[in-house]
Amino acid sequence: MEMDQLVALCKRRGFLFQSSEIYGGLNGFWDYGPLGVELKRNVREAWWQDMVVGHNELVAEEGAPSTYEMTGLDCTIIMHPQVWKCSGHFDLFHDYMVDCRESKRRYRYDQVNGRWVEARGKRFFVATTVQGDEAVEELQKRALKFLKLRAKNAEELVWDGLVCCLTEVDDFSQVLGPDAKELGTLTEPREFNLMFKTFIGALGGEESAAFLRPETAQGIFVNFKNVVDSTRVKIPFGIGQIGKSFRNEITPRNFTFRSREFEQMEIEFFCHPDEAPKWYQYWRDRRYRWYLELGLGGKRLQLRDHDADELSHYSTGTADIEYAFPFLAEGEFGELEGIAHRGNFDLRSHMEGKLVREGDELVVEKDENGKPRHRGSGRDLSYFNAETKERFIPHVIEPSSGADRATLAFLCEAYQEDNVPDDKGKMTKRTYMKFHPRLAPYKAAVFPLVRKDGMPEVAKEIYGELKKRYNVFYDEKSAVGRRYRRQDEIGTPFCITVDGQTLQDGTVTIRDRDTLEQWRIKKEDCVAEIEKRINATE
RNA sequence: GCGGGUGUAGCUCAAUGGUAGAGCCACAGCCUUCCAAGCUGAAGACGAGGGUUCGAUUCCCUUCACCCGCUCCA
Repeated sequence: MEMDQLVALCKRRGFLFQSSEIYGGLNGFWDYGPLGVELKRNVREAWWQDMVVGHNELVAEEGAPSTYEMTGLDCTIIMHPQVWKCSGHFDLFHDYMVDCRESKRRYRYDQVNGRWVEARGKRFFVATTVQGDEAVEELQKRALKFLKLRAKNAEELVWDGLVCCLTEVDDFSQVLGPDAKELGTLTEPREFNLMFKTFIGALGGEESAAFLRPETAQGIFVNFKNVVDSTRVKIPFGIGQIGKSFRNEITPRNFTFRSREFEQMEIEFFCHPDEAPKWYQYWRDRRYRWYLELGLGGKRLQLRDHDADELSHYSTGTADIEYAFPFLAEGEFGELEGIAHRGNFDLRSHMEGKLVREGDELVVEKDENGKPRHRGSGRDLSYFNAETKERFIPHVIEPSSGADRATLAFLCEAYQEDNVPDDKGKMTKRTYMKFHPRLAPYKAAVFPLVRKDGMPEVAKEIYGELKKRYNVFYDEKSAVGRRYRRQDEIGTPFCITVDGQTLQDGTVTIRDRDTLEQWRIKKEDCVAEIEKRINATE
């Protein structure tokens, strides 16, 4: 499937529109149309049902180390600015970038390394993006090439100091950029703040600056004590939250995959430090299974453990659930969800202040005066187990999922084409969306075969009964074949048709979207039949 | 942010320095007894702003959006 076919279908049928389209659109923002809003709501509700309210804390789930409790939370998008200072987002999301005027490339200021060198009467800083041991070799190669020297002249190079970061260099006029042939082509570092900034109150001074949350997780951490104190939950337990987050991405791309405003479905799962590895395994497998159960099967879905060098400074284990989106190159996958073992980093950060790694330890980052760079709340966020009399800071497993990415993956996976015969027996192309019935915007459509002989009246009656419980669609316009096709294209799994026989024996036909099979049921059994089919596991 | 490409109706495509034509879809009506049938009718577009010109959808500039590559991706 080509991506633009799906994009066209999404627009044509009302799944997704570009934000502010009549004004030319806005890069990185998307609106869900009448069908899209139902699809995304169903994704969200399936998650909330399966992870939070539907979880039975009295029974140990398959693969789980023990029973556990789940609860929900809905936090604000704007939070105290200190939250983002302690979480690390404030510093981390202040990326400084330098551009090269010659090569037109852009580099992260803190990821360019280099070394001062002197030879043939010139002194300059040769830079590279190559990291680690290979950097020394690369720098020598680049310095020789710049001076038009051969490898055998390497001893002419007089190195001054060790390999260091470009951030240590004040004047760029004698810097040889990583891809440049001349000195001084790099621009001054410029700030790219990935958090959306706003101001609280009518006066817009720097004092009142605040940020739109770049993730929902922090709302859970800062409410950890509130939840423990108000709900009698005992560790192990998880807190789920669904909500919008905002990141000022430099390059939004690929339909809704990288948007600047997006929705997350996150769980922060709190457990005893000794149990954390087992819970990490559990959540990793549990979350992968969730996508499989909703139809993201086969070779396009994968569970991938991060390599050691991919891990964040606070994580001892992270796995991504990834989907082979059609806009990616062959063999590439895009992230749907990350499951991270975060240790006690988050709760400690909000107790003690922003942490940095020092060897194997996480310690409070200090400023030039030896004071904490960003002070924590000072609140005690430890947990006391009354049974074992043990006090500890819980460890956290975080399954963090993108609602829009999941919705997009379900859309991609659902898109199908096949050939079916028309009324004259000629084969014609059919496009249909093979959504799992739980996710389909409409669960069923109800038709009278023709608009006469009392068929519409019976069909409307059935529609009314179904409508009490499900989003269903009524249609009596044009030929029935066309109505079936229209429902196929928006992924309605079942079509119920009232025909001549209905008027005699009270049965209706029910048609399956995927197989085109039809069978008859009693008209009063429609609700039960749809109920059964939605919840059937394939 | 850089380089390249694209922008005409919901979709696919046309024509033109003198203000746009069709097919499909969707809409209304007729007809229709199970997989996009037929007939009739009505509706619908030059991404935005500026310039040149008597006149711009067409030429020029700017801008916005989308696609591809680079860069980035907590």
